[in-house]
Amino acid sequence: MANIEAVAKQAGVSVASVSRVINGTAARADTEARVRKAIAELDYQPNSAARALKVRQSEQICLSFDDLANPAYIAMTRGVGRELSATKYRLILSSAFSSVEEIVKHLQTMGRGFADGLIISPIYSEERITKLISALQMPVVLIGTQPDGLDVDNVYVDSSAGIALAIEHLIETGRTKIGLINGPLSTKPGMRRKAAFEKAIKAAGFEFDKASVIQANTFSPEAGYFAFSEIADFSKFDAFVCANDQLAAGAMKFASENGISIPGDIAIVGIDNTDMASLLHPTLTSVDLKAEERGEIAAQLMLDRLANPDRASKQITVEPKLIIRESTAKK
Amino acid sequence: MANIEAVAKQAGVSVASVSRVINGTAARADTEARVRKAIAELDYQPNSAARALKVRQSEQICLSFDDLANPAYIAMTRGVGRELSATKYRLILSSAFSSVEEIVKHLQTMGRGFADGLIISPIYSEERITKLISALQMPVVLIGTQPDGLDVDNVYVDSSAGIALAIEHLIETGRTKIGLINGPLSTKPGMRRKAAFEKAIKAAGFEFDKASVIQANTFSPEAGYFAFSEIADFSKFDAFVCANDQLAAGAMKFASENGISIPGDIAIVGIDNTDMASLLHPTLTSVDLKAEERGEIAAQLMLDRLANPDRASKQITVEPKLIIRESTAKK
DNA sequence: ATCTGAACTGTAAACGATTACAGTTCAAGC
DNA sequence: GCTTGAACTGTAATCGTTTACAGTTCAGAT
Repeated sequence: MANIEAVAKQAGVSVASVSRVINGTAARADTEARVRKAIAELDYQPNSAARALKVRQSEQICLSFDDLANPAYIAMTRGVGRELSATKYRLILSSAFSSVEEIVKHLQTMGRGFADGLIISPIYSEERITKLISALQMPVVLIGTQPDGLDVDNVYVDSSAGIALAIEHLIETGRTKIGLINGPLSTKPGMRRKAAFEKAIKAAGFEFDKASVIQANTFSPEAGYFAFSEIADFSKFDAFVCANDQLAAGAMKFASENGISIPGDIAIVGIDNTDMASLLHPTLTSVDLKAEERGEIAAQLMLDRLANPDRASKQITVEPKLIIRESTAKK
Repeated sequence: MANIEAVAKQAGVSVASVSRVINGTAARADTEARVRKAIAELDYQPNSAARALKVRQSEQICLSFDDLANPAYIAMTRGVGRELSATKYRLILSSAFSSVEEIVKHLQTMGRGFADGLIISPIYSEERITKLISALQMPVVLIGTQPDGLDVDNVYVDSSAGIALAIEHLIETGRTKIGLINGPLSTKPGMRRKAAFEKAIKAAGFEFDKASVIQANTFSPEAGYFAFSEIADFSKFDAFVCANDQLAAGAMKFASENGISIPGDIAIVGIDNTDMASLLHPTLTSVDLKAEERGEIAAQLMLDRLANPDRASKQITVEPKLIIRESTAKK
């Protein structure tokens, strides 16, 4: 496979000239023509490893999250990918398939300089990960809450405010016995959603009952289905907030199979406003946490940081929005 | 940032010894200990660009497909990612956001040696892409049909057979007026599905009517919804095969909004058997084209090829499977 | 103590680009 | 035709590894 020297020889110029033509630096018209001709003749492609070594840039940005099965992260990936596709940067995906060990491993390899930056959206709040991030010798953009002691660019959505929106809406539409189908407490979103739920319930002047929180052990539809199937007495509830749309979809499936009417008996609110929300029957009211937009913003922050390494870190907040659909219609 | 020379100095050995310790080649116990200590003290991480340059391997595999919004490709990505996560290879995602130009651009950059292999699942059958693939100076695994004149590893699913399964099932359950909601004819899946549909209809002894094929202009739920909304007279049909689950979901949404009973009036079969199939109401009968499995196999083929560059190319075929659910229950 | 071959180690040459610096060319103005 | 400065070009050093090759160490056999 041809290298820059072969091209230089073929064109009768120096390697420096070839490099300059490739990189668009000044070159006389006939020099450029000869180089281009030689490149075409030899089917030359610059070696990116050599370039990366010399210029100390890989032109790769790594996106890391935990769950490739969760549509919210897919939307996020879409946002990042779209933003990056117009640039010279390539997107590396590092999805960790849910084990903290793997995440840590990925973060460690990260130090090896194969990426110019890391966009990370961790769901586990392990201290180890935080430490690794701060030890990372490259720009990091965090999608999620900034942990104590870390000062990096981040894009944040106040999911607590989103849950408050959901609960206010449920109360406005006449619901009084509201439950939460929560995701695993071992995850950050799981912990925050529970706390937010309790707070919002109290803020609305209701009494908070521990029994109203039902823990699912994953964020999947199956877990939502199972959670609903474990409810002994549905008369204790007239509405549920679900920690994401997938849990909501599973719960709705159980309801439809068991003659529980939605929204007649129970109103349901999902979180994430994923594509499926408008396809379910009834269509699902959901809190849009703007995953795709957060991905876009994260990519922009990263590009900006890369162009301007010394600027102060930025925190950008995205507002959640409640999208009202059929699943919360008045009884 | 520390390099191998700094480590060598700190440990009082040569750079060769450091390299050997890192790469697990023979080293005396005390040499190894000193090197490991120095690495820890200096927080040294080998530079992957330099390594890639020297060993002519990037340890990256690129996955390229057209549509990051299509759950089938996400499933495929999951398959590839899972298979790769246990190896030294990283996954680069090159989703082209639907323009042929971008795909070509991506394929061209591909030549630059930043990836050791390319797994590609193109939906456009442009000759240009075929040419580029064959010009590519790296292993390629194709997920899809092998075009004429190309001889690469590929994993193939006979979607025509899948459509035949769907139509046989519909006929068995008493449907006689079957239509197709097809995806864009500019795509390979769109073309093949139309042809397969016609063939299967004729094979079943029915007459093929051009008007029974309704073209959607994307593979999205919106397009499925729109396609159904354009049907003037639903009495001409008692079943539809949809070119993917998303189109089916959109069609079902229209049906539910307009008092068309599924499966009472119309039976629906989707394709891809994505996660949503069992969450829709009614649950959606769908032809499983095993996207995740194809992704896994593609990754295995790639790893195998990388380990064994000179072996003959392999074609692996995956069998489609019809998953029967409520949307095709007998009237 | 010496020999021998195995096991280890160090030196230095790559890999393929970029770029500082010095040298060359060239057009314009006299 | 000469001068001058701008515009271009070439030489060679450099990025951080790996690895062939030659040299050294070492344990065991004599």
